[in-house]
Amino acid sequence: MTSPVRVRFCPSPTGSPHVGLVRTALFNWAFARHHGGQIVFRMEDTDRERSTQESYDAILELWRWLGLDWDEGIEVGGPHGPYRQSERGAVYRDVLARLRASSYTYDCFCTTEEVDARRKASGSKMQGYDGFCRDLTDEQRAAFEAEGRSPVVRFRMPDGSITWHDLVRGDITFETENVPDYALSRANGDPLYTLVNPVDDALMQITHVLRGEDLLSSTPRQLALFEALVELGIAEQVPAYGHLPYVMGQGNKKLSKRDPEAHALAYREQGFLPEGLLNYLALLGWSIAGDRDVFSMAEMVEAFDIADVNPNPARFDLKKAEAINASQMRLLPLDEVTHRVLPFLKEAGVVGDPVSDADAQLLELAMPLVAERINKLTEAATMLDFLFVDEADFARHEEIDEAGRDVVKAAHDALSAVETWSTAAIDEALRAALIDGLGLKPRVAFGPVRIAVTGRKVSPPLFESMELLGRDRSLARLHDAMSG
RNA sequence: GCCCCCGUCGUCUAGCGGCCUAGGACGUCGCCCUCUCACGGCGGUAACGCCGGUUCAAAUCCGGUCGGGGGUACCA
Repeated sequence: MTSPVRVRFCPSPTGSPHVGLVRTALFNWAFARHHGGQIVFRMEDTDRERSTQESYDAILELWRWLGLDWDEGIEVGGPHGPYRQSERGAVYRDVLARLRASSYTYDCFCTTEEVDARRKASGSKMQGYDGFCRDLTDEQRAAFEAEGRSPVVRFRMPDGSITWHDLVRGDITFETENVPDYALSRANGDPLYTLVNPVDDALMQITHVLRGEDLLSSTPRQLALFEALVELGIAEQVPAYGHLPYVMGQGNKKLSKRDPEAHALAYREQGFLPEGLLNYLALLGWSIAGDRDVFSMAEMVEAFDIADVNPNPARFDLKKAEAINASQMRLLPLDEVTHRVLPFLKEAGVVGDPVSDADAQLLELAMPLVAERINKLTEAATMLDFLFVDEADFARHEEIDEAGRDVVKAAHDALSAVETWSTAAIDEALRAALIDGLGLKPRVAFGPVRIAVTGRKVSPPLFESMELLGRDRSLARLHDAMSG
């Protein structure tokens, strides 16, 4: 009988949330949901210097936007709280005391400088702690204490080797002689990540730890600690580990927080859909099938198998992310696209907030023209502003040359005679006057007209746009453009 | 230095011994559609790092090598 799956999100609220963090969360989420398991959300804010409320809030906002829900933890509570490590000091002190009373750890009085000096003197190639304080006598301890030194609590790595079956990489073995004893707490008593992360996983009964590749080499330490926690009755079981590949930026470097592409919330601002971002991120290390890369999260949950995750580092490709986002956009019903576009139109000042009834109606008519041709929600604003702008504020963003002005005049004259202002009638009148009458190529004919009416070279379909704009405004803009 | 991870088109990947003269997607190039853009359609480009071994048969298994990455903290 296997125990129910329990995974965790455990971000540190330092800085703007990174797409790699989101990818890790997504895989945890998909894994848990696939297995009908639970997700615990805990905030690892032990680093007082770097943790900020802004970052904390940004992470929660991001998770909600993406729809990565959780069952226990931050904001929802649960039986293993509190879920902010900054509020769990008593828990760590207690565990540390029990560890310290056992032989799994020892007090270490060395300073970093002393360890370095010894290594230099001995010519040793080992980089970590040298085990100097492993077997201190009571007298030696007393002597150090008499000097006013306070110890860090150091974990005593066992002899032999440590092997685990990594969920994404298979069996991995470390000889513990290559894994130096490590500190669990600072000399001032503050617990370190090396302690709090495994301890919380233990107390929160996490069964599967899916995390970044950067933590792979600390796994032997955590496994050894976990064995001790199990022995001491603090942990029930040792979780399974899986190490997810890096998300890289340009070149061969990990996508760093300094890269603009790294900031997950920036994608929302750019007009990405959560469906699009998630779908793209899922592709970084996983695929649903050999001939398919657009899918819903429900489909991902259904198909996700951690063993299928590719261990190779993946480069973040903005172009492909946008293409996937565009595909997801096309999957949405029109009124949903409208709904999602609206905040961006308000933000850009294209429509008011709240939207007037007239604008809402116009938008409903205009959206069919733009929904199919935008890849990101932000693009709707530049495509639609000509329709909503006050006439006095209408501006042409492109030049119309001399020849173009003649075309515009011909268009104006032809359109003035149109009886019913409809797309078909406009189409007919313009073609008769410009293509047949002036013998122009369509491209040459409609380009200047488009600029006159919409202000841009790129716009929704011209005739439909003019119908929506209305006869008076269309003719007025054409007239205005005739004189340059 | 030592330890660990990784190695298929430019990029993300499919492939888990024969279906591979290696498939899809993004990108890119050409063409078609076309009032712009976008969509859509068609076609092209382009990869198993290298060397050995196992096998009737290897992108797939093993070893080595080269290359890339990470770790080696009283950071997380």
